[in-house]
Amino acid sequence: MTDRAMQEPTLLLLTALADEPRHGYAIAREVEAISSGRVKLRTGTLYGALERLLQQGLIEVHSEEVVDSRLRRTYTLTSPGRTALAVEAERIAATAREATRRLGAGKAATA
Amino acid sequence: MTDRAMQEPTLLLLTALADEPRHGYAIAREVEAISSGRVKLRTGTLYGALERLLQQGLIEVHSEEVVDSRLRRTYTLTSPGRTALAVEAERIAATAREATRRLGAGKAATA
DNA sequence: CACCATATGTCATTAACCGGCATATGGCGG
DNA sequence: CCGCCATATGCCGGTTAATGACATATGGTG
Repeated sequence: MTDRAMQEPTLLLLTALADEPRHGYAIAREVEAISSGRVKLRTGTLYGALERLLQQGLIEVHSEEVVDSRLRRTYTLTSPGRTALAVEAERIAATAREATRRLGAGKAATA
Repeated sequence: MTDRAMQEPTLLLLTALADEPRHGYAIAREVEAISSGRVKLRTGTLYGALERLLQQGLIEVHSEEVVDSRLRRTYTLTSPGRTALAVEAERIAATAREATRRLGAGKAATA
């Protein structure tokens, strides 16, 4: 199945694109900022994920400009990508709520 | 690295153990219930994850009883397991909040 | 008597992430 | 002037977790 639950790096990548289009390297820095330095996207993960998300239609190339004779490809969320991120965010938020609830409601004072 | 972010099946498994000890099969049913039928833990995932979590010290064997000449091993969260689940829940909740915030704050009305 | 729920387990495959390497430019410090 | 770092994109081998299928065993139900 391809609808295996999204992992943190992918989720953060999409989140980094949620407010405005960004190019690969900028995404990596943004992800690091969002996660307070916790998650540093490796280039292998980054460009691999971009490739995958393009094929899944969750992101698309926003623009390609040449800066200092270097290509800079900018990506943006597609409509389905926006929806997918919203769904995924709600899904994990619900799981987090349930986990927190059970931790509080259960045999909390045991250990 | 072993501190790769927890995936959904693992997270749900720990959540299923958060309120009270359960044995493997009961965990699988509980996970399905928690996720509203969305996630059905395969036995490969289930027992593989239990093995891994035992080694990581996040869960431990609570009791081993023989019911109908069949072994029933019950697992429970350890103190570190409880902490890890709480940390992970807070972490993904924060990511979900940020994703939702950006989706709302960004170029929302574009597409 | 066959099938299903209960219950635990193994194993090959797949997919995502990791870590390292490669390549290229422009700026800054030694 | 030369090396290192930030910027920027990309490939590839290896690890790990989840998947799907198979195996085994019992008790209850149609």
